[in-house]
Amino acid sequence: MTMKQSDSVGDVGRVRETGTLGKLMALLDLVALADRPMRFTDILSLSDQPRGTLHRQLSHLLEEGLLEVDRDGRYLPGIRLLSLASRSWARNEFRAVAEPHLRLLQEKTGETVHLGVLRGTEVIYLDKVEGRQSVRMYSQIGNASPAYCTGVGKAALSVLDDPDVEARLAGVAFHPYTDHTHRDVAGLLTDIAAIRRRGYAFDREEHESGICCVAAPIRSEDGNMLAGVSVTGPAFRVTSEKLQEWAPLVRAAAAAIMQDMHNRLGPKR
Amino acid sequence: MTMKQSDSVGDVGRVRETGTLGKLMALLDLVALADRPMRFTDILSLSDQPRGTLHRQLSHLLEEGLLEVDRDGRYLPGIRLLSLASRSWARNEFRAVAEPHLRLLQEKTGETVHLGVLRGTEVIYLDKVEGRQSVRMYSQIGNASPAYCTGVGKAALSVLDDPDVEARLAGVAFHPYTDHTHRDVAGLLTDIAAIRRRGYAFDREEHESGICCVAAPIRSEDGNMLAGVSVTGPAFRVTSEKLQEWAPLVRAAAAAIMQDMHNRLGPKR
DNA sequence: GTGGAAAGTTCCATTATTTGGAACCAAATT
DNA sequence: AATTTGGTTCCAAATAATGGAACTTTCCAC
Repeated sequence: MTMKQSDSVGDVGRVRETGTLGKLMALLDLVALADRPMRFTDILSLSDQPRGTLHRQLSHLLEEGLLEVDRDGRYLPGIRLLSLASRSWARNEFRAVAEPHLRLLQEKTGETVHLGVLRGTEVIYLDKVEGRQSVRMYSQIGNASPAYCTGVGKAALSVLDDPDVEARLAGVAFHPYTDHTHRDVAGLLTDIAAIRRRGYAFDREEHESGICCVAAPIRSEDGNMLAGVSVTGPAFRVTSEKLQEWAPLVRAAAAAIMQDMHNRLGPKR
Repeated sequence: MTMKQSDSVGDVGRVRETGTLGKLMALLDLVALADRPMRFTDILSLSDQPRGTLHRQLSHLLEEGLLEVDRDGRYLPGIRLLSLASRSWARNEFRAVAEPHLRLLQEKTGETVHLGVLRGTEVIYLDKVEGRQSVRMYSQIGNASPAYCTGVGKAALSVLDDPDVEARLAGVAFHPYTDHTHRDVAGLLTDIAAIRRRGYAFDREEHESGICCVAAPIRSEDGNMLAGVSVTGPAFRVTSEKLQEWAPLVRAAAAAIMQDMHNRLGPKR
């Protein structure tokens, strides 16, 4: 409740003043988001901390179980994160409300359905419903992907107006995942204008080659949370026609989820 | 604040001195492990912090995304935990090595297979393989359950000797989940003695009525990590005979996982 | 509505914790 | 044996956390 509401005008550079915690979390991110386990020296070169300081910080994270070391002295994210997260997931009301709608959408389309929320410039996937559980289940949940090249992300961004989108994405590098990935904000904004008109977003192999999706935005009534639902599948199966055909279903699912949120949470006010 | 370092001769009670981080994590646990969202005052009465202090601590956790507040001012675990955890899970080598064996075991038995690691007095479930994905998938992963009343937990404990088990469980309350739940360490230890002889553990409705399982221990070569695999199902389907029949399969799976860990990680030494 | 209590937030001098340079230790390399 | 590299410990100085109290807002009873 410290938080002041969106008074978007100024407020450009975020101040991030969480003192000790902020530093430790930045370090945790550094280690957890790395592609592979890192040795002390690797971390030392990436974080610009003096050795003594870094060493103590790592020890604290270790002692709390947020990090672990393998026998080669490489640092890895710890399991305590898992158990904390499972609580976060289990108790997430939005996810619970959305779930039946995701299932329905999955049954109607036969393809994989995702629910994701926008956090800064990234989409965090909150849930996933697949038809046949061919391979890994959990994989995608909790995963963070860039907003500018995912259906859910672009749908969520489309709720904001252009200046807000620009402000939010300022400083984000547009990594060219595929040939179709937007290269800059300009391209993204024209795409988003179309998304606003239609009410749904397409991702035609922008994030991953061979993967397409159609997504619709969800916003909470207070406007604090932006999210999206999507139907995703391999390009050979999920043609442009299919995407078009599913678009209304995806919009309807998004609308139904919003409605349920309002009903469930609204009256309590 | 009391602040003595561990220079006491005995050094029995673990000292948990991670300074600022420790305090904040304790608070995060308090909120995340609660059954339901808590208001500021609820938390205030549970943590014995002064109001000003607590307020700032919560603000910091909020700002880092580790907590969130709903519009009623109630605190909930934040989604940032999810994204951190997904990395922790995806990069967990033990889980990756075990996975094919879990699948195999699932196919052979037709029931749900769990992989869990012992953390203190609790089992944290690292993975789960179900036959038909009837209901929720993710649910169990990351979940923490007491070691004394779960198959995986008892199997893992059976690797320790009695004094170690007693020391570890000292101060743990034996919550009577069902009529079959062990009431005290004594009962648990006789059970564990049998588990050691057999090489596998049973859980016959000790944690949850109507749920039975058979589990085998896994220990890493360095002995630092204790874990277990289990096959679980509803009592009406999973009879005592079935459990007996599956026991060797579960042991074999555990052995295979250990073997793979040694092969994969051993040589690097 | 009005008064009053409870809930939530901010302030700031005091106190505790973190910082970081440097010394130290241990293992691998020359 | 000498040197480099990787990791750990120490401690005075710098910084951040603390907590009592004052302050503001929200909620409730009347």
